[in-house]
Amino acid sequence: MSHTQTQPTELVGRELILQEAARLFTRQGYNGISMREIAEACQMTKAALYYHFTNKQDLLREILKTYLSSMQQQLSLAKESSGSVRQRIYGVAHAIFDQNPQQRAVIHLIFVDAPHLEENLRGEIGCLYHDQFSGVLETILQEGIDHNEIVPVDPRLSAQLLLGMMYPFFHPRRALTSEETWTAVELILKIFFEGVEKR
Amino acid sequence: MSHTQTQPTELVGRELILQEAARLFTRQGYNGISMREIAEACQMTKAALYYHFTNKQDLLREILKTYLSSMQQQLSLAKESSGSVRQRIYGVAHAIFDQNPQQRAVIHLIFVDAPHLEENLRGEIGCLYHDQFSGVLETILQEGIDHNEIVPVDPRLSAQLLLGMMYPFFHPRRALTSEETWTAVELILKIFFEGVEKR
DNA sequence: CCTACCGATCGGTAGG
DNA sequence: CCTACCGATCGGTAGG
Repeated sequence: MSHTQTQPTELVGRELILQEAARLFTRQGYNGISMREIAEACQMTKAALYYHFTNKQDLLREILKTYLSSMQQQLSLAKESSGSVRQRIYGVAHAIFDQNPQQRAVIHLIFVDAPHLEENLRGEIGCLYHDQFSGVLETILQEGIDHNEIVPVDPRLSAQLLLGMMYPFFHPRRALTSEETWTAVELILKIFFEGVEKR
Repeated sequence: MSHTQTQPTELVGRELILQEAARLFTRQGYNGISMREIAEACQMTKAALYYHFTNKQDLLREILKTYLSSMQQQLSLAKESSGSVRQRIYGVAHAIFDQNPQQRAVIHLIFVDAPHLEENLRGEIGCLYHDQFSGVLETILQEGIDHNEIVPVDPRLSAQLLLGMMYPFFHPRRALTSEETWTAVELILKIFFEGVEKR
């Protein structure tokens, strides 16, 4: 019997390291996890980690780049879809929150740990984050302004605020049910588009 | 000539440690800063730190407790003031953003570093944060619902979302001007109360 | 508050 | 020459 379909738990080598390191970094922070702990989680030696990755920062970089690259594909689908701005932003929310919480938590790493990295890597991640993630949101919002669907706000700033409301739900610590998560997402989009004030 | 008014740069002992540790923790993260680095910033030995604080976690705890205690006083003034919900929430925003960026950054520590602390301390900080900070916002929002000023939303969740929008502006890295900060705060409150959708 | 240290662990690398 | 690691240890630093 041959298993042609690899289960997530059956990952080996480089892919296993990326998965386990992402899991540990999101739980304890980049500086709160040692290469030894990552190696133990992978049931490898520390040296095996350094065979696959130059150093600890390189490991984090690859986690973030891999994630952002896959997110861009999902987000682009939402961006190119037909429908109102609100519907397309809803598509973006689906691209983010249909992922399992562990994948989604990688965004949290970008918010929390990237700022503490050395200048070069921080800049590199910042560019990727904008090009492949927040920039997609900004483009949709700009189109909404151009088509007179939303009021003329700064797209960059308002994209940042929209993502800011989602930020707490990127962290996997307080494991919410799917229902709780979507209740929150619905309220986020309601507030972003309508606000809470009685009219 | 006697200087009865102490400048912030003239702090000594415990107060100096609290200030320098807060500054370093907010820049590099709790796990990214060593006790040795804090000692050097204070021009003390490491042992002097352990004279004033039990250990590294205790030092962080005292930073957060001191901050939350002073914030509660400010926030309570906003809560008890007369005016609409929107005006009182505006007062809360003033209490937060009239502080200098370094003080404000302590909230960032609560968001980013408290989750990685051990269970006991995390719970203690979480309770203080809710009692003295987010809970004040929730109360104001609940009153707004009771007085039919805003639509019936979950006060806890919506307070979290409002603070989520402010979150990026708690971090002192990208030092914004006061004007940029208030442009952002105005947009945050506009979105929270009115949304961005054309009507 | 300092000098003088500790057990252990850090990120990273050697030859095979 | 390669990929995919191993056991052991490097020079320094962590919190206490």
